Amino acid sequence: MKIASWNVNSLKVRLPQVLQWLAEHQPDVLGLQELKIENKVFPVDELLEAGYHACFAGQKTYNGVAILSKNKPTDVTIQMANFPDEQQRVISATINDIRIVNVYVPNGQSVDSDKYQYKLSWLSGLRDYLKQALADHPKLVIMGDFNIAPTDSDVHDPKAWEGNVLVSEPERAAWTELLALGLSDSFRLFEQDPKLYSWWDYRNLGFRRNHGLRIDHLLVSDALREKCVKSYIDKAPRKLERPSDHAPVVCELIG
DNA sequence: ATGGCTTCATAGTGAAGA
Repeated sequence: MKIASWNVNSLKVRLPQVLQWLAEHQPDVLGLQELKIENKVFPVDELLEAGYHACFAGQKTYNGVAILSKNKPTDVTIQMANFPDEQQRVISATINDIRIVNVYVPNGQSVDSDKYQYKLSWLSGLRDYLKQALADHPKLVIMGDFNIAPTDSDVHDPKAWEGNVLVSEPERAAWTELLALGLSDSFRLFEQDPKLYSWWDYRNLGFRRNHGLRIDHLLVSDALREKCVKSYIDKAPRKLERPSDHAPVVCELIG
């Protein structure tokens, strides 16, 4: 089972690339973040044509998440019941007997902003949400744009980023709390080359210089850890004309 | 190097992303 996550930074703009990627890689599940579209214009028909069901929680201008899957999703829920939020950042569904949680964690803007406090509260809500979800569904994958680079090896220039939003100690502590629920960063279950990232700034030749961060993740529950056989980042779409600033991240499960 | 790009928004002197 191939499971992937991709922050597309506008599904309206990126739909052709998403369809192309689905055709090439044939994932069983693809979680999308930053749709930036309302539900009424979600491209249901184009995706069905491509062989994918979709469940989604969009909104105007910002945010928005979706789960695409070859098999029909069941028990779809949007939002976190324990954390009321006007922003559409969470969607969960069961596919092939695995609970999929897809999130777009708040960016936080800067450590001294209100948005940073919202991010930390949100992550606390996510921890509680996942604790319950894991109790209900031992076989669980949580994926998405976490907007956290877990360690300095996930940062192109740790010195320059030190203390900054996306790498700050409280954010990393929140990340560690998520793992403590019984989740593993699938990427780090395997030997990986150094300097692999999932996001690069549009500005200042960020991608060409590999000035990136690894902030998009797929976490597998303890019950699935032994079944995870591969985890990687596909940089190819980042090289296309008019790319998202994020690359898709992928993990593969057997059985 | 506090900008550099891209998106959606509106028509800003923009806001937000990461």
